[in-house]
Amino acid sequence: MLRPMTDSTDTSARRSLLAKILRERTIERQAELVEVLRKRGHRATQSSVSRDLRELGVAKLGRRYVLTDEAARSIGDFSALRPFVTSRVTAGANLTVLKTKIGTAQSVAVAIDAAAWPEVVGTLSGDDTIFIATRGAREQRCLCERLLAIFGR
Amino acid sequence: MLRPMTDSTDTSARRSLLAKILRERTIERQAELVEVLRKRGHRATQSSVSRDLRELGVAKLGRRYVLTDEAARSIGDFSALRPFVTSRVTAGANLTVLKTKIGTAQSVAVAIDAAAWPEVVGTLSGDDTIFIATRGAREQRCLCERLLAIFGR
DNA sequence: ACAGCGGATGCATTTTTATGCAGCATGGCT
DNA sequence: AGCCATGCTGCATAAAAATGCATCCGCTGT
Repeated sequence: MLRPMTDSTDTSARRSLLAKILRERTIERQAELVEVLRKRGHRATQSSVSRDLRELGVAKLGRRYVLTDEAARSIGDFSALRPFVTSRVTAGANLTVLKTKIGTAQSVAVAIDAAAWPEVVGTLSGDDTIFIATRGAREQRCLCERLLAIFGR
Repeated sequence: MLRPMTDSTDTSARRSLLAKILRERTIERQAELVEVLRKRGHRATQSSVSRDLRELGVAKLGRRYVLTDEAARSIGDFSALRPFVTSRVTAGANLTVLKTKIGTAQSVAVAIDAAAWPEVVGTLSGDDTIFIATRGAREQRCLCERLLAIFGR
């Protein structure tokens, strides 16, 4: 029980996404988050969001919600995301594709972006797929090593 | 920032006190602050406290209110310098003079410069005197309110 | 001296948040 | 399998925070 195995799949994904949203735009109330989450395929109520924010270490400063250092850190935490990634494939020397469980791609991508690895040029994610661009073979190798170490795939 | 022009004396004092309280103990709701303030001789309602907190840059993290780095800095740093300032006098609408204990003027001036208050055009300090230039009466008033709140003079 | 401004407040209320309370699903144990 | 403990939810509701409005005050400019 090293991990909250229960329904954590959706929970973790939602929280990661929540963090990302907070970095991207100004949010002034939990109801907004519920709305945004819904648009990105997550179903949640204000109740859950309220709990998530506390769990994430998000603070409300003035009118807006802001990520704290702790929260930012949790984004870069791959441990919770590990079970989401189901496979990794390379397509040429510039593209690496990660397959994830439905609806979790965004969350994983967020963490990868946050990590800001030098070999990664950019990422693009859908519902269950993440494209990771690298400059060349050398970089791709570097990336794959990391991914393997982190996700075991 | 703090442009209490009116009876700001009390306002600023209250806000400073508010910050102090937040540094000293854990506060979970505005009603508590109202209570504590009252005990220390300040009369205020939850409405005012709500506004004060926003103004001060205080955030609510989880259940408790916490001072932002900025908030803590703006008030904390001066506390140590407070005993150095012995008096304040204005000379026209553009010049405010602070008298300090011998040899401490520089220190105080540095702090004032660092604060980078918008109403301050510039400062010049000697051994026991600090000249603070302001653009006009309004700015000077703003400045004096700050000084009064911080140094009690 | 008077009219006008802008900041600051309190009050009454509206908005937002936080939570007590089941209800479920999952994992571990006996 | 039968049970219990744990974690996560939504709902309904309590609790807390934000705000519209009317008012006051002190300062400015005429």
